[in-house]
Amino acid sequence: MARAGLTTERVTLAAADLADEVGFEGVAVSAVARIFGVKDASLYSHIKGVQDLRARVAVLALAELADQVAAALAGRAGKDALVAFANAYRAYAKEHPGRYTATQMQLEPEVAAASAAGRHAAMTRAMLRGYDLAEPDQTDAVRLLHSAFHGYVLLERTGGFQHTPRTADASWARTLDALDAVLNNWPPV
Amino acid sequence: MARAGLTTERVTLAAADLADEVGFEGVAVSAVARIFGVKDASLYSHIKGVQDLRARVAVLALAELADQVAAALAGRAGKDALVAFANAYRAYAKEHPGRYTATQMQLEPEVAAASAAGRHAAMTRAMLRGYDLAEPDQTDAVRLLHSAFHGYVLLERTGGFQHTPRTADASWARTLDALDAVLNNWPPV
DNA sequence: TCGAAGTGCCTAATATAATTAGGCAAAAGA
DNA sequence: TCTTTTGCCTAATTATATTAGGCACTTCGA
Repeated sequence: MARAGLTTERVTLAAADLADEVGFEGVAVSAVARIFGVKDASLYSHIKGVQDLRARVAVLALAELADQVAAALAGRAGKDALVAFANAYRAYAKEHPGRYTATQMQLEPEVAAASAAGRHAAMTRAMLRGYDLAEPDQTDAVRLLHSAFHGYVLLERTGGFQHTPRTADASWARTLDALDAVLNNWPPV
Repeated sequence: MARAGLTTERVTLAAADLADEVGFEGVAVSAVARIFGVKDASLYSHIKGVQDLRARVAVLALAELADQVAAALAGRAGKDALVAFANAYRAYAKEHPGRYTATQMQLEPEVAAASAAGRHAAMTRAMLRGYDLAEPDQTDAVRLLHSAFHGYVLLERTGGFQHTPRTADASWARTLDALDAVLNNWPPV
């Protein structure tokens, strides 16, 4: 029999693609094994189990997302950077729904620390350099931005914005205007 | 044999409590059956299946959340109302992690329409009356607020805020200050 | 080039979960 | 009391996760 050529990376990648196709809940050991034309048990030499497989997809997605955002951010500053960051973030979530869902996983502390999660915060801070914010306001602003982006993307997906004629794109643009405005005019304590 | 006295409501409530205890993924027909000391198959007279059970938990949670927020909002206006709304929202998410997760479910259109999801938007609009926003800015503001609250609560839960000494509570308070500021100073087109 | 070691995928077995079909007994109504 | 309905059960099927142990292919040293 020809070997399937399984690797932890290849398995993870297949799982990530599967997640984007059928949703993150659909990421099962058996489903991935089916893709490779291999028995379920064969995957256990490469991954510890479903939880491990899913966590790997999460780590992959976090890294990809950080890459996309970093690329979009290159050479921009101020509102330009804010918009680029936000659009790259939202675009990734739309193109890779399953992967994006994976990023919501509760990762083990060590795994999370080793992941690209830290890069997000660093990039957001870099982006904020165009605004005049000292600590701890900067940290608070990072959290507000991240929350707004994350929340928007999720609500848009679950259809929370469908009961009004206003398009999600239009509100998104204005939301970025609003966030830019607060960053330029951060309330004093 | 004494009957367990199963009811769709009782089953849903048990599932909701279970969700808060072990997480929404842990809501299984078998687990709920175990709670009632009943066979799995017995639950199928009351619910259509796991998906149906989970959707019911989602609808319950949406209603409870709307109630909590409505109560907190009563008699308040302006920033006072904003803070009350936000705190009630976040408190519910913290006290009922499983139920809150359930609210993220993709509900069938008809179910979603019949649920309390609409009440949220209505309440948010009511809260915004203290600010001077015309359409479509009002809709955009509702979306920003909802996104920020939802995103904040989720990121806080997955531990996204743990890499900095700044507490989640402190940033939350400042985030509300910032949101109040934008609402008072919504950027012109 | 041959043989030892390691690796890759398989078979087999077990446990948990979801779901359907059909049955018996308890509760409710005439 | 008799009948109907309803509630929970048994039994069977299917899918998934996971572990243990085996055989064959690959690779690498001698």
